[in-house]
Amino acid sequence: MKRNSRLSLALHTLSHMAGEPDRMQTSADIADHAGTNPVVVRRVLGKLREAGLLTSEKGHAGGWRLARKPQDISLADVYLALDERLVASDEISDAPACSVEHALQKRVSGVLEEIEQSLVQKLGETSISEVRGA
Amino acid sequence: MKRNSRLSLALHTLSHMAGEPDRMQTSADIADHAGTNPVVVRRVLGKLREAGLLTSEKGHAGGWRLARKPQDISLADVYLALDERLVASDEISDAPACSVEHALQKRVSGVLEEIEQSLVQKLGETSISEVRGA
DNA sequence: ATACACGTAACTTTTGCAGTTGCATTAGTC
DNA sequence: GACTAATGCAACTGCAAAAGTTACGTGTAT
Ligand code: FES
Ligand code: FES
Repeated sequence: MKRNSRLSLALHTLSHMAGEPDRMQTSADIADHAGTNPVVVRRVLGKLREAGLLTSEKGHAGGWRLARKPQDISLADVYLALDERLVASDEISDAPACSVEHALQKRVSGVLEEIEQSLVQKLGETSISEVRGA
Repeated sequence: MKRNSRLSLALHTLSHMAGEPDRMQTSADIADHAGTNPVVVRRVLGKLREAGLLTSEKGHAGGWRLARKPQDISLADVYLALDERLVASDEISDAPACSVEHALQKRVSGVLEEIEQSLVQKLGETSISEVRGA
């Protein structure tokens, strides 16, 4: 796979599921279709389950299914579920050292934080069902 | 060093220089202060020189100096000089494959591109001299 | 001539992440 | 109850990008 792999995988898979919401899919199916490994799929989809976007069932005839209607799942939901933080720098626990350095970090972090918010908002404007057609 | 190291290093160094714009600093001085290696410093500052933010001089008594007044160097200038692209996904040359996948990529890339623009704009609102005091 | 500093290429080390393997657990099917 | 098929999870391997390092050539002031 490549860059932004987790988000890509998640969105791709959800798009599929949005097509046939009632079909149960196994991680092996998904991995095969996405050209990756079942365990990787479970890792990523596991996060989506924690966020309440998917449900999984163990055992024979188990697998994965959407937990909500496709139109009720936004791109922001997916993004946040993966806690990727494409933008924000994750709280560098660096020695505060000098005040100049500190002010600088704070300023940049502030801007990044605003941008992150703005990104989430924009992503929230599209649901995974909308993307299929567009 | 840590994450976002190039940008951090660049901003930190420029902040210093904004304090005493006329003092010539060697890459060894800077590396020492920033806790890194002279070659790394030259690599990063080299990009800033290409962008016209700094000048360097070889030989005895050589080193680095600001090419403009501190108040004429914005955070965006630094960010762009390093062509880091914190946000935008660099044109994945993936097999277009299915139309759903393609539409998805396009949608996400579009949002990311907007966000990137917005980031640059926000960074453009602050100069490196402003940060020192704030 | 010498010492000092940049410029650059090549190499090594570190690090994060995808990929893999293995096994315990759970749930249908016979 | 035995068997099969699926998730859940932990540990390990492999790889690629970035930092760090070493080495050497070039230019410049003394
Ligand atoms: S550590 Fe304070 S400015 Fe460099
Ligand atoms: S490749 Fe999966 S949706 Fe087209």
